[in-house]
Amino acid sequence: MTLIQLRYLVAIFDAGLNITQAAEHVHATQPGLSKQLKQLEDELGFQLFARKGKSLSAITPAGRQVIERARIILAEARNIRALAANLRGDDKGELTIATTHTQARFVLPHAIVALKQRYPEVDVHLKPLGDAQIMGLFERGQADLALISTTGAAPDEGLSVPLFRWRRVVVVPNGHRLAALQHPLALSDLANETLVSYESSLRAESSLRRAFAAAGIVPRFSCTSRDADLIKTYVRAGLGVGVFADMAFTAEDANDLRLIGGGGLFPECTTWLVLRRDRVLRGYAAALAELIAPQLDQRDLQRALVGEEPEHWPQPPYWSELQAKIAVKRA
Amino acid sequence: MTLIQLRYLVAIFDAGLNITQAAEHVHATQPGLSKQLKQLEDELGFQLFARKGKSLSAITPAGRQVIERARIILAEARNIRALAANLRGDDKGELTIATTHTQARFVLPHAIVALKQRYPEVDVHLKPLGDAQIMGLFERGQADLALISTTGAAPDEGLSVPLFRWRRVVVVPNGHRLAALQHPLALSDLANETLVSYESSLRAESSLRRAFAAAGIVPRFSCTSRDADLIKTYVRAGLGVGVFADMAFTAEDANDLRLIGGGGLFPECTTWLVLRRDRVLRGYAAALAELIAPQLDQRDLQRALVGEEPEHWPQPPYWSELQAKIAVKRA
DNA sequence: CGCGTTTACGTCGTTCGTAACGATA
DNA sequence: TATCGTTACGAACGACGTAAACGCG
Repeated sequence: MTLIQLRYLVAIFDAGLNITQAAEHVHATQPGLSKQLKQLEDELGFQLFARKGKSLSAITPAGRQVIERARIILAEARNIRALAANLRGDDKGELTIATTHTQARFVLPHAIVALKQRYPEVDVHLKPLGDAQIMGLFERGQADLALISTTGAAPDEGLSVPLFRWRRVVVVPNGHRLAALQHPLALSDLANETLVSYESSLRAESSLRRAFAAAGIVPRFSCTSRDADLIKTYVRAGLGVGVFADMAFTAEDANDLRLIGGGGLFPECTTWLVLRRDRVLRGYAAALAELIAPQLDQRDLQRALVGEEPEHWPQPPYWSELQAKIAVKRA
Repeated sequence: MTLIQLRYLVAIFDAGLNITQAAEHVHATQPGLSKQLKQLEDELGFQLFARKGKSLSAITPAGRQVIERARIILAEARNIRALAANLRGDDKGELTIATTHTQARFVLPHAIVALKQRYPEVDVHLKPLGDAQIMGLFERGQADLALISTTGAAPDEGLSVPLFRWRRVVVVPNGHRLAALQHPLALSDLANETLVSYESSLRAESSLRRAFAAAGIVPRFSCTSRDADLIKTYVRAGLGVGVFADMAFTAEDANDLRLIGGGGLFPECTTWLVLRRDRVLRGYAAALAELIAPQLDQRDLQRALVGEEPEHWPQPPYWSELQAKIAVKRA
């Protein structure tokens, strides 16, 4: 049994039992994989895959167990290499981030630009997804880190670090009758409006719905999306009152959209950086965290990952405060 | 990086940085290890060990981290091999059991004899230790399974399976004045006696001490030991009243020792089989569990380990019941 | 006949053990 | 001088890629 054999094994499995395709993934030849697989099976003394004629038709139950273990082994081998790369200051690598559209579009850009400036050799892969899918991807180990927002407690998978807090804004097109409201906006003002908001607001447990429910209102959504840009577009098109993250309301939006409230209407949200405890954090990944939320210290992050730190994080600042600081820094 | 390199690395570390000694452990030559270590360091790009002249003087912090990961990798590699050995019905291997003296001396013998009969090629290593050391050894991965007793809940490390329940007995030499007691033994009868019992009874949290404390008695121990045989010896020598596990009171002991009580005086104990969730259980290990406690099913054990089972175990029988069943079976 | 796997074979790199050398206490 | 680690070298092994054969739809 060698690391190479295990690597080939999972490659074959992940390629859907197509050895030729797997060979491309691992930059090797097809007969090479074929032979190594056979050798591994010979050594273990049983079939990892069921054969139908010459081609692989299915994985055996035992094979599945071996692959599970092999994944752990390969992950730890990667960890050792990552450890080494960090130590020798190797600034080359990849960074896969699972997050929501809003974070990817309005929070991450400046941080990633700064990251690429400092680490030109790092390739960043963004995976904008729905909330549930983010953690799914993350748990399957297909992302190095996740950025996710909650109203209350931290996500229960992995190590969660609070980055910043934010609030929802309520937005209408210029000229909308709510734009001329004389008193501060209340939830009751929205009782008869149709709303345009995030897809996640449709879920009964969403904090938005619960806030409305507490006020005795059942909100109507004329249009929902994961994409804050789309939400703004449909607000402009007159489909209703927009409710979305304050990060997504830009200076340009102020030209034709009117921010009519948000402050205390809905519970505040926290955006968390979620890391896998079983994965070594590359230096540039820690740097990204610091670029997003400068109150964090890379070394605290690394220490928390190995469990040396009490893992207690201070209440994070509001996004607007971070935004201001970053603007100052840039000037 | 290869599995061999990682194996050599931890071997060197475990041999106290003595490469020659490590080479013997892994059945290889010293120059071989030396070279592989160098190659690994070259590939990773940093020193795993600090050198003083030519010899290794200390492990670097980075080296320590690598070794941690390497241990995981090697453990999983072993798991894969164990999986394979189980599947192909390979009945050769080792079994290291961390347990108390009482279990090793009075509970395990018949089970291990039966095991060796069924699996002659399995080498059993018993590690009789104190309670705290048992779990220490187990957590360090130096034992395949632990047998440990508690009065209440299961140990919190690993997967615990209740094997049987037992009670303490109170024993005096023939002719002792307590042997002639007219009424059933009460704790108060022991108030002015010196006791001979387990070392663990000295701890303030021990269930024995707490039972005495509840009766307003502070017990005096004239002699303590982990070894029930020693306890009996000193009871015979007249050092005091013996209190120990009923498993340790044999038919032969009844010749010169008098069992004067125990039934309800002290809380009952449960003996647990503790398994590591991250370790594949060899077939013969599961068989041993079944030999000790026939109410268990090997397959339930295996399933519980992979987390498929609700992991709820029935209240185990008393040791005396098991003992009786086994006697019947043997006849 | 295309697709995918296996078998055959030659090359190259690597591991391993033996033996000699070097450093240290 | 004894102990321990490194270097040198030759033999054996193993991995890899190319090319050809085989099975299946």
